[in-house]
Amino acid sequence: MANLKQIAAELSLSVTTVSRALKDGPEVHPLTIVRVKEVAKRVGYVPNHHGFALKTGRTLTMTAIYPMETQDHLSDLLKLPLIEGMTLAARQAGYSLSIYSTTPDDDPIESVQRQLQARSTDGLIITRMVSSDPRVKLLLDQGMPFVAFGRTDLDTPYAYVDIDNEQIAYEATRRLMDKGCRRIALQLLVPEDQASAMRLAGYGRAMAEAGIPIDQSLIGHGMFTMESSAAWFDRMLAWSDPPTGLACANELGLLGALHTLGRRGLAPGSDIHIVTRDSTRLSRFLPAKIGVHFVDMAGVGRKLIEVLESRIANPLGPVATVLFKGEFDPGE
Amino acid sequence: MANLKQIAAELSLSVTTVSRALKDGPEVHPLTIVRVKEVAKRVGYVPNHHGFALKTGRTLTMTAIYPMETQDHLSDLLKLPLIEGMTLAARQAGYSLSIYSTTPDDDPIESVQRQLQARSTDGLIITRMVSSDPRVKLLLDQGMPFVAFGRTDLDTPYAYVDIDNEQIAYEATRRLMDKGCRRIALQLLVPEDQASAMRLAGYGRAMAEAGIPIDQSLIGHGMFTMESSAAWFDRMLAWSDPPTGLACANELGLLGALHTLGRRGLAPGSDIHIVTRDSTRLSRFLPAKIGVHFVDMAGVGRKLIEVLESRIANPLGPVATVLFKGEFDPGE
DNA sequence: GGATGCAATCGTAACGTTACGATTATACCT
DNA sequence: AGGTATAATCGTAACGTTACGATTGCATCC
Repeated sequence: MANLKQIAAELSLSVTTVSRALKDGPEVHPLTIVRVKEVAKRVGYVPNHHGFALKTGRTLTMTAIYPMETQDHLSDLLKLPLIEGMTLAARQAGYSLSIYSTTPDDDPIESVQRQLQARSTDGLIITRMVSSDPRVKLLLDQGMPFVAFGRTDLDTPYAYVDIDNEQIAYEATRRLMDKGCRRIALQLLVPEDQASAMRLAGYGRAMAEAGIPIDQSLIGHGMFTMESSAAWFDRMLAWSDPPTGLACANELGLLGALHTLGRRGLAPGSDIHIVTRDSTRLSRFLPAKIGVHFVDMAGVGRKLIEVLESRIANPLGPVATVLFKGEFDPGE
Repeated sequence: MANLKQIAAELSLSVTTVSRALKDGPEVHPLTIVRVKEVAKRVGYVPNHHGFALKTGRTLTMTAIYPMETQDHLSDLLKLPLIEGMTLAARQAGYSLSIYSTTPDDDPIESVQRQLQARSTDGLIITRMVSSDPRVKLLLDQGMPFVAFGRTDLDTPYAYVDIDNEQIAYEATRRLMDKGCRRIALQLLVPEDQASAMRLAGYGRAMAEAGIPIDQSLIGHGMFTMESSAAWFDRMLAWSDPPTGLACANELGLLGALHTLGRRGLAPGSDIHIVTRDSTRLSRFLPAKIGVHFVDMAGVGRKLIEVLESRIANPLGPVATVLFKGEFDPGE
């Protein structure tokens, strides 16, 4: 494989000069730069990443830590737009992105520390924030550049990108009310989850405005999979006073609910109304009348990279905080 | 960050001995091994990957080259089980997996060569084989360990893992015939694609056995997205002699077709019958009667890593060739 | 008791890169 | 002519690791 030494030998130059020439060093003669680049191109030189990283300490790698929610990983399907967005943006910024998946029983703090120890990354993306997330303080203390996908309750400023879950859940609930629903079911992930907490807050705000008391039995937790969504919804439909509106957590929650409706010979749009979040446009293709809140996860991914890039470039600079809105499509 | 030198200093040993002790070198005193490991654990030593790679030339990285079929990357959603399977298996084998995505207008040969040049990978996984794929010869010539997901027509033996697309398409067509269908539509990707060619072959075999001549207008190409599937299916349903059976390429093709049926007030199971391939179990949750051929993509991913691992460990050893079957669920 | 074998450890070099200070050669000024 | 500034290039060291050969200390053998 071609390296600096070979190019230097061919041109009777020193390795130093070749190295500088390739990055347009101002101390190198313009003609020399041209000659070096010519040879480099001809022999197909690509800088050795490990040599560079060892010397400079810069790994040109970003690491995203994200949890696999379920055992069969299917729920992660819906995060692919996020991953795709991050991967592409990272490559464009000259970084490669490494995904560090954690299982539900992994200790989140420990996984972060493992990344910190290895120091084989220039910056970290942490996801699935909980309401009081100790990882933020840890990373701030260590001085590791990072960006959070989601917020936590901490007064110290730090960089984050988040989705306005409160507003989206508020609007979803309002839409269902507009259809005449008063008993509205809501799908959440886990109570500690900050996104779920915000969704619950938005739901509560809409209900309070309408003067409807909140029925805790209509709040479903652990809605990670199609199976859990289907079973939960089926149980509720057997009640004497079943919900007439449903706000799904995502496409999988929606598919589970539709499965239950189909088995019971029901369809959304008349007896029962459904709105869902979506980041794959998949729900728009289902043969059912549902309202869809589209969230641009690929955009979120790109933004995360952009913010992290500026953290790495300027660790002492001001921290960016970005909030993404949803885009509602009532579905006829 | 802790390194070998620090551990050596603390124990008044040489760096060499510490390095050997950590890998249980037989030349090191057992007691010394214990002491070294103790300190290593206490100071949180993790080997520096770049130093290791630079010295040994082993990067402990595998690279999967896979194409993004569409602009919005949604079709890749269905490959996530494959990626997940690869990622987890790679980590268990002590490798990290790097995904190198190519866009449709990237030259496949060039992307492979770029990987070869950089040499920052121990082995390559190439996907989406075409019938006569030049990449195989290139990699064989260069001596780069690799495994192909799919086959190509070459007499030289090489390692591959493939899905028995011929048999799956044959069975799918037979199932539709059992339901009474004679005009059976088939979704394919692109004609050069080896998987599509095999599917077409299996379809052709079933049709020939039943003595039904093949109507080329029932073969749909470019079925990457829900949109293209929906539009194609819609066009056919407007004919005077529309198809009565449909074999979908995957979940997205299925969703597109169901979308069209829904808009026309039709449902699969009576006028028209549908079977599909599925690797996410998503189609099983749709409120529609469809036959599903489940393909264990996560298993394929794990197998790819396993085969590649043995290629890397023993580049001159025998090449493994593995064929995965589908698992059919008639759906009532 | 001197040679031999073995167990345990050490020192040095190298992988490819960049940072730093030193070294030339040339042109300019007084 | 002698000194100085400037442009262009060079040599060396270092990042953390492993491979290789050399070295030490000690017990064993005839």
